[in-house]
Amino acid sequence: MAEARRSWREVRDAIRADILSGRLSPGDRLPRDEDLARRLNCARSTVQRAMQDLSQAGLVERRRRGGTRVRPDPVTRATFDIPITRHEVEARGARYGHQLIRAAELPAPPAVVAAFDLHSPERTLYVEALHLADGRPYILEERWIATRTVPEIRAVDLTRISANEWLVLNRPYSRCDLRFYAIQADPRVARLMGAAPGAALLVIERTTWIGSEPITTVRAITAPGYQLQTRT
Amino acid sequence: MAEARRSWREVRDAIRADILSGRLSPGDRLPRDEDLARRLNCARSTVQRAMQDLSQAGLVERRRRGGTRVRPDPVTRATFDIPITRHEVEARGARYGHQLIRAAELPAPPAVVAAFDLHSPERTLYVEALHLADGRPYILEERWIATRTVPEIRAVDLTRISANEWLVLNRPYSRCDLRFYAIQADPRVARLMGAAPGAALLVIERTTWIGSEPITTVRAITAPGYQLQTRT
DNA sequence: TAGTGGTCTAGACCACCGG
DNA sequence: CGGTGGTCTAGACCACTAT
Repeated sequence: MAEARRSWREVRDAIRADILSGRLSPGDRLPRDEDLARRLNCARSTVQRAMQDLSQAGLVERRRRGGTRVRPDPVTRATFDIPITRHEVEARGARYGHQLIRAAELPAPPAVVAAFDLHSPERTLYVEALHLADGRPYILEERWIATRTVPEIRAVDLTRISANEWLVLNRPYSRCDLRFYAIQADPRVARLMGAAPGAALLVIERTTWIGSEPITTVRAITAPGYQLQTRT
Repeated sequence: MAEARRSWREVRDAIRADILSGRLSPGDRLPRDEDLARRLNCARSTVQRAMQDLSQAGLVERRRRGGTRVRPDPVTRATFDIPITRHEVEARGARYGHQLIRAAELPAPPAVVAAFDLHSPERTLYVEALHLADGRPYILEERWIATRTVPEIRAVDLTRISANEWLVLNRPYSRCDLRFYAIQADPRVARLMGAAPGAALLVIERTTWIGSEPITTVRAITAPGYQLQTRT
């Protein structure tokens, strides 16, 4: 009786099922790809493809010579897409708008120098802007742009296009660090966001580089009730 | 003059550079894999491997018959690992501890029924627990566990092992939804967390399923100053 | 240094979907 | 329907690292 050939998804699901069911425990070693391939009646590259998926999902760890093991410290791995704010607002069916609050060339404050992984200060364009959804505050962003890396930004009319959109469309990055945390609205932020003073607001901080050159770091303060969700 | 063979990373980087530099714009169509392979002097499967990477990163979209296009709505894609809380605390060099505050079998409240995508109510074990780092509050979790899916949980001594750790180690999931948002500490939470009333706290909500069966939904309220960062 | 996973190839066939 | 990406194979060689 010949067994059916397996697709890489079937192979992945079979191995995943072994892990999910507890037949394999964290730290356990799996058979070599070649043995799995023979046992499952497929090519080794099919096993390899399945393992690539499991490895990226954080379920297994693979090492040359060391073999494949069930990841000993299971983690929940989540992926988020953060779109251009205008797209995000429009995807909600709302009308997008934005206001430039301030734009000024300033030396980078110490926190920004640190975010950029620099030692010496850096010339930056500081931009403060408010994104609106149906006329209501949606995100308040405080942004520092490294003018040495992005000199053209000085010629951009930031009342017409947000720095967020211009940068994403014109200055792709090779590295991006993100962090999320919560702050209380101080009186000024509360006024700008139309929130109660002291309201809890989710902050999304993002710093981008191209190669080793810093592009921008931004502190996006979201409106009350804002939620970030994994993409479905 | 023979050109060097390209590895899939080189192919990926070459295409990415075309996108990052603006030589290719959002929406633009790329040559077919076969043409790229000939042009770059590699096998089609090498181009395929490179495209797989670019596609997962959200840089390009690929469709059979439709070809490969630069993604028209660029997004920032971020991946987070959320470890078992004990591991997270210990990785910071702190001593881990936890306190079981409450455990009770309750019918699922409407919000939980909704989170589980159910229509009928569900028997749940409600667990409230505090994770500690060096004796200080770190995360307060409010958790509902679907006892129909995980009946064994009733026999677990939740003062010895946290429900968080027991579930992650014993009940792997096939689907996980996450959301992040900010709340203000109400008086009770403030007291438990040792925070000022009204303090802004980051909340991580997580719901997991195995197949279509709900496992657990948890509201993890983090201590003041907690930050979530992309893995490096 | 030997054993394991990682990559690459050439070729074949399949699955999807746009015109 | 035809053109594109997706998958699978068998085999070769390479790169890393546990022992």
